[in-house]
Amino acid sequence: MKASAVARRTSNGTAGAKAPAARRAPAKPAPEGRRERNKREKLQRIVAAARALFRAQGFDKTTTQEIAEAAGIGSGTLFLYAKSKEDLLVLVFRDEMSELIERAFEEIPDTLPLLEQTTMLFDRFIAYHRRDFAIAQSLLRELSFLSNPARRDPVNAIPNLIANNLAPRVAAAQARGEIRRDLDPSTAGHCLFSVYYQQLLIWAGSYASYAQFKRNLGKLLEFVVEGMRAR
Amino acid sequence: MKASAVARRTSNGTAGAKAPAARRAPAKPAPEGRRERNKREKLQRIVAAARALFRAQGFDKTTTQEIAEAAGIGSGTLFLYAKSKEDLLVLVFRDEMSELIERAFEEIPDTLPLLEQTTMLFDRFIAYHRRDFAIAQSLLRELSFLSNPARRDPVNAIPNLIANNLAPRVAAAQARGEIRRDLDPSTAGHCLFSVYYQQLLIWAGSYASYAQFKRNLGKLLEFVVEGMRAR
DNA sequence: GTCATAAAATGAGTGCGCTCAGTTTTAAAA
DNA sequence: TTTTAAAACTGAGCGCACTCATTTTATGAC
Repeated sequence: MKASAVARRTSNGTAGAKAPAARRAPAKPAPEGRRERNKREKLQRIVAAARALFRAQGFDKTTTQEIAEAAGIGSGTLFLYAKSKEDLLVLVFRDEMSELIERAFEEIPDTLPLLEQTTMLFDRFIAYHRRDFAIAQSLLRELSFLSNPARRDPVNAIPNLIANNLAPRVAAAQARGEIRRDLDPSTAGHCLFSVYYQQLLIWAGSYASYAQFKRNLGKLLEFVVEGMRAR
Repeated sequence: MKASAVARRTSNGTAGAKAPAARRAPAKPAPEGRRERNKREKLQRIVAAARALFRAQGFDKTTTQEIAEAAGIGSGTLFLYAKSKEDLLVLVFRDEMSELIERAFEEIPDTLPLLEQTTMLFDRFIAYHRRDFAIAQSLLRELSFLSNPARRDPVNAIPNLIANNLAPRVAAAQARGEIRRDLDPSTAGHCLFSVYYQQLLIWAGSYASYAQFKRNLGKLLEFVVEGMRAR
């Protein structure tokens, strides 16, 4: 994660040249000293502890002290691994969600009609969030709007991951003549995602009924895809 | 606001009947005792103080103590008028935004092509947020996702206000044959708004460039309206 | 006016997220 | 091994949002 080998090109060019460095660490395959391992293990314990506590008693009611204690570290150490409590939440659930997204895209065949694909896809995400609604609320709050610029990259990754994975599906639908061809697939992907995400936010934020949410989303998607249809 | 007259039906039915009460307050047009006036004035001072401070030094850097002091009240009194600091933010800017929305809809003629109308509309909102970007960030965060159920009503009112005002514009466009008629105007309104709002969130949340944001939004809207076009 | 009661205001206190000056641990140099 | 330097860790302490037992103020009855 630290990108310890920034540039491994043979042409050792302009960058501040440390000639002897090249001799010192030439053939070390996987050093992983005590430092590295401790850090890795500590991070694992932190994530595990935070996940368990967030799941058990919710985000708000869990204190950072509790998490630190459960992970067996000092209360201040926690903030060396996550810049804030919210960061920790994202840290805990990002991998889980990325995996969910990737698996969903793998399992849904891109030969289905586009509307069916998107419906199946979003249904899976919704089911995931519904399994732990309280966490989903906290999580979506952080995912949808982060004040800290440092946090934006990993986080916007999730919306982008979905939207970008949608693009080739749109392209495929265009190729088989289902969708208008004068349409940028990436834009279309973002559009579909926007509609889903906005409804999701409304649902999670306003305690709207699940049935209503599904109905609204269904109508919106149907309409958008219909608008994209080749004629 | 307090709904002091819960049920004024002539049939004084099951509810705990207070017969003499009917005689006491029969013909009082606008009493407004000292209590009422004090409360009203205090609320005004709070809102004014909070607005000034938020504008001057931002949401995060303004403490509730400062606001209370500037409004000439005790620090605890503030929380009798707003349940939280975030609530206060919404309280301060909701009216301003509602007015902005209403004026925009008044001034944009509904005879223009739908795409032009929506573009003009969203441009105004964007200009408003851009005038005070830091406030917009805090505000959107609260508007887009509120954990407190008690807050949802006044807040969802803003997205709903926009989406609902869009619906008749869509209907008019249908009437003049610009937009497909097999399309629920309300759904279409929500769809247009979703696209705008999602892009706005991405912009405000991720510090994306303004130009990029405008371009993306423009493309998305163009595409969505094109999808709605009657053929 | 006095009294009784309910509404409103108050600010010291509480809890929690986060910081940072000081300490400990690891790794490399001598 | 000892020395040195840097990286990692720690927890007392700070600032701030929010609470609540107590006090102040307004209102109607007499």
